[in-house]
Amino acid sequence: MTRSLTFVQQISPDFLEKLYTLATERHFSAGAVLYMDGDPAECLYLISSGQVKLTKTTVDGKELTLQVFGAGELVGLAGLFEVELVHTASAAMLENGVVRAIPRSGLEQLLMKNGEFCVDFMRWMGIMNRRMQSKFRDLLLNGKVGALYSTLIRMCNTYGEERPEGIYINLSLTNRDLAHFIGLTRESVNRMLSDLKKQQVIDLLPQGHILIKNLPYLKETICCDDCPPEICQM
Amino acid sequence: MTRSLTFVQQISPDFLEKLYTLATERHFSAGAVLYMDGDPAECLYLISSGQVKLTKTTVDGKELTLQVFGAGELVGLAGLFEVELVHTASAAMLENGVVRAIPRSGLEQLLMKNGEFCVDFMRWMGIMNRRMQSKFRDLLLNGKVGALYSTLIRMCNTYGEERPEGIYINLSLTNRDLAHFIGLTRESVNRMLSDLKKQQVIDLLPQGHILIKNLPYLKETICCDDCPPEICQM
DNA sequence: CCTCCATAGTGAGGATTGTCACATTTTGCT
DNA sequence: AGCAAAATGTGACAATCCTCACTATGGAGG
Repeated sequence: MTRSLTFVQQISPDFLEKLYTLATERHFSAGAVLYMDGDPAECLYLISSGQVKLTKTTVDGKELTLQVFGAGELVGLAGLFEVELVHTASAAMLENGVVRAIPRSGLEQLLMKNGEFCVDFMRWMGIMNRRMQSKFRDLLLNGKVGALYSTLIRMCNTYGEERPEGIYINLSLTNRDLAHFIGLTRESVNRMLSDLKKQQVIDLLPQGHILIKNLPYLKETICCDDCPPEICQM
Repeated sequence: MTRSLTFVQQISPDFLEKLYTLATERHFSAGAVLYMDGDPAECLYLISSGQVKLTKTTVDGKELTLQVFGAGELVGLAGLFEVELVHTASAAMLENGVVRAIPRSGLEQLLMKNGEFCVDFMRWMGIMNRRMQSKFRDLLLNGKVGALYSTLIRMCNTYGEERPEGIYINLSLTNRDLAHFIGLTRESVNRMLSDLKKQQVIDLLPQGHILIKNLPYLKETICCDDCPPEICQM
């Protein structure tokens, strides 16, 4: 839908080229873990193909999915220019894919030597930050139903494909997966999705794909104030 | 308690000095609005004295408090190096105070001309981002009680003062204020605080000040995994 | 000192969401 | 195609949290 630019689309080709020279290409199979919460943050990962899920878990096993990144996105930037930096989330492949691993130290040197590259990087960090703030509000302030609706709206923008029947969310999601985006139970998600299906707002396609048939309905019920499209993303 | 460094403490004196030359000092009285959600993001504000509350509201009036910033903190960085950038939250003074307004364009030029300053800035942005991610998980995954406990723990680190009787949270908060940090109702906060007081975990002092007498209790009940102190902040 | 007003405190009842249990359907694999 | 595993769908009940209504308390100001 209003898909925003990926990381590689937002930075200059020059910078990208330099990044590639630092990178080593690595192949991962579905389920493989790029890093775990608490691991030293030595590498960043630029996704060439496949999808990467970023999660935070509590000690008692509850999981929160922060993001699912696709090709062209950068994953694993815990921070920059800090000593003894560790990851504060875990990242795993959702499907077989190829990523370029970039050592953080290399990126830092690149940024220090080429001040002009910092511009792109800081712009990108700012966007990510605003996205999270806006997600924050939506997930906390509109109750769980609002949280789900908001998530569906964002998914339209991030993973959506315009189709004659509606907006197809190009992400294979079980009810449980969706629940983890919001902090809901699988059963609650199931009931809410069933209701939406009954009301013809969405359609549930095989393989866990969702088709949004009535996006305005979702936006109206949560009083979506049409925030800028690069912000209203997963 | 484990208070982390403020923005001005994290950046080099050189950078700070240059920032000051760009800034114009402005006095605000309690309640004054620095900017509103949707306003063009032309200025950043470096707090000299007083406290600034950063909020996001929904169209139907519900409010979420993102942060309360004190002296030495930087407020209003919506993003950098973007055109037609607008604020995505509102900022208002909680008490009379002095801030230095820095034009965003000036900061951007400063960063472009002095690449070495970007390092400090990006480090700071990374820390802010990790903080929000961790808050995100705590507020969504542990239920509302866990959200409150987590908020109290973070407040100990950010606004806390060690005292013989416990940790004094140096922030004047009504029940409603506290509720807005979490997405709760005033009544629920009231009941939860009353319970904690009955259990001798906290003490409620006049003027909306809270004294934490049993921090380990709060940490244990939400299975706090002792994340790095610069992250476990408001 | 008294009044007013904002805040705190509390009960009752309803709405929402979670938990558990189980039947049904879909999916992945050989 | 057939089987096992995973995911979905659903009901009953419990727990949580919100809403509304009201009283009590504590400062600020006349």
